[in-house]
Amino acid sequence: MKEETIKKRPLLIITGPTAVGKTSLSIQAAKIFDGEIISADSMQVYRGMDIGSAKVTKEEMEGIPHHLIDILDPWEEFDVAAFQKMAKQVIEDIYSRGKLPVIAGGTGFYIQALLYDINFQETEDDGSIRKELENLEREKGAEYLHQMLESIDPESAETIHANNVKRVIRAIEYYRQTGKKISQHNQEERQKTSPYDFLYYVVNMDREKLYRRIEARVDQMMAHGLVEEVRKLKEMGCTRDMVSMQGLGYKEILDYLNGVCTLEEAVYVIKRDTRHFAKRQLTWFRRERDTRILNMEDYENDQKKILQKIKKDCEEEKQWR
RNA sequence: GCCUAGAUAGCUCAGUUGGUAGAGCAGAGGACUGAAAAUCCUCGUGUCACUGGUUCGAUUCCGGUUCUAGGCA
Repeated sequence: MKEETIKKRPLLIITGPTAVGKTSLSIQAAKIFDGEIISADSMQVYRGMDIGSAKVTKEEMEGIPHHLIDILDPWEEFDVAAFQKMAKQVIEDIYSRGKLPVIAGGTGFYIQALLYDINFQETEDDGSIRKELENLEREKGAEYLHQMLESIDPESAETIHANNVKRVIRAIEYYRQTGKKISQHNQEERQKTSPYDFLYYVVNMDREKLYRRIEARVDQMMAHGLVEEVRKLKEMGCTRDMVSMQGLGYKEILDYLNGVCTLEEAVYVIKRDTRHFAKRQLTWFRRERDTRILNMEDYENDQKKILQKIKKDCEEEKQWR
């Protein structure tokens, strides 16, 4: 019997730390490859959060279809599993149109979930377990929760630091919901190979330069009316505990509007925490398998040269067209 | 010009009853598999302003110099 080698389907990924210039690059790439963009961004999914999330504008899109942007209201919850589900549907649509899906965005976890088709089994999650564990933590402390984890899943307890309450809670929650250890689940998922024939690019640039760009961009956001944007969201009932309001630029301005700090302090914190965020993104992408790092300096800081490189890789290694 | 208080890590400061020093922030590295723009972990040698003196030994005490801030003229 002949082995039908399942032809994996093409996928182009363009990512990198915040403010490197992913947006524009991905649009140009989509034009070259006749693609459509799927945003892998945990904040741009929210309507009304435009300035602070540096959302692409209609003009910037240059006619390239963008997906998973402006699909939720800020009070709605969103997470990796939801992203993955939606993104998979969109990908199917794009293939059916004979086009190339281009994943663009800085949420590494989302990209990973999609790329390796990580299994998030459906659970009817009413959040009650989480709430219960959160209360328990408040009453008895992080160490207590960690002990609980130790007793059901020692491997996880070993890897997850007791102070990382969110992770500890998720590990316990997972065990309660599925009866399986999350450490084992992770182990299994890590073995997976991607169902896609992909090219995974991470754009990077000199750290100092990146930081300066971040700072300049925050100043620009302020000039473009970030405070007004957040004020509107606040009037609509958005509060700090919402997932959307944990976005950079939102929580800080909300603090300012609530009199917790001065505007100057808020701006300082946004810049600082955005730098920290960019650093964390880089750590993530460095660790990911099969990535191709593109340093802007190696391409004379020229977007066109980067595009040529991507095109060349594609022609030499892939038969996508 | 005089008086007072300072001068210690990139920044803000603590400290050493005289045995060459430590926090926060910044910065760097790492983790991450249903909150991920979230959450968490690790990493601190610097002529203790300069210069004399006392002392076995001074960043620490005393004198002088320079600079900074405040006050008085």
